[in-house]
Amino acid sequence: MKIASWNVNSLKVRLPQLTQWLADTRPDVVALQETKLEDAKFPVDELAAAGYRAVYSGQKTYNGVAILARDGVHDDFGEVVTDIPGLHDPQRRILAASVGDPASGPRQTLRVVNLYVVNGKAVGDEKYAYKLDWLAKVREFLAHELERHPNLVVLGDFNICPDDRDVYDPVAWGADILCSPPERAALKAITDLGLHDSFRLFQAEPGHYSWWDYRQAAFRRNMGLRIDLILIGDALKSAATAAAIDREPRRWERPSDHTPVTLDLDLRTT
DNA sequence: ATGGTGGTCCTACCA
Repeated sequence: MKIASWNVNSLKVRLPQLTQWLADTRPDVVALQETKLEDAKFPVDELAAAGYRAVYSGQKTYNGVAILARDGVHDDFGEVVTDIPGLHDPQRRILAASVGDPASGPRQTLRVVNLYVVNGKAVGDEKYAYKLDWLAKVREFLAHELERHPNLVVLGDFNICPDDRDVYDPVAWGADILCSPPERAALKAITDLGLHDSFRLFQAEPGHYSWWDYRQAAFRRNMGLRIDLILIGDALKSAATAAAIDREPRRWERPSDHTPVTLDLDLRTT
């Protein structure tokens, strides 16, 4: 099955690009970030016409997350979680749900946790403190999820470059926001739970990015960052067959500043 | 060079 994550930067604006990409790629599960839509305005009918069911947790103007499941992906979404236990946060940044593998039906279930990690603005900003606190509380939640669901996928816009290979100019970027040591330590604390950056199971080279600033022709110059990640638990490591970043939608008209990232899993042998 | 572009909503805020 194919799993994907895409920060669409407004689902209202990007719905044509999303439905085009769904038709081209036919992913089984898609995590969306920055939908920027209240739940009442979520395009349920348009996505149903595209062959997808959805769960979503949105708000007006900012943030907002959703999980899409292709028709044929087994069962409902299980226990849907929209809030981090112990964190009273009006910002809609987390959504957890369960999906069945279309190839093996109810025998193989994936737990999917979709994250839109806080950006943080700048090191030392109050939003930066919020980011580190948010990540620490997410880590506790993920530890709990991993205990209950070994087939865990944690994906989304992490707003952190895991290491210097994920930065177009690591010297110039230095320890600024998205690359600072405390942010990287917070991400490592999450991966140390036993979650693997699936892209790095297949590609060790630098220069592969998932986000390019709208300014300064950054995409044309490949001045990007890899901040959109699909983490998988130990139990899923042997099921991973391919990981990719699909740069194509970034070339389309009126693109998101992020492009989709994907992971292929073969659960039939696990 | 605190610039530049884009989304949301009309004045800044966020990324």
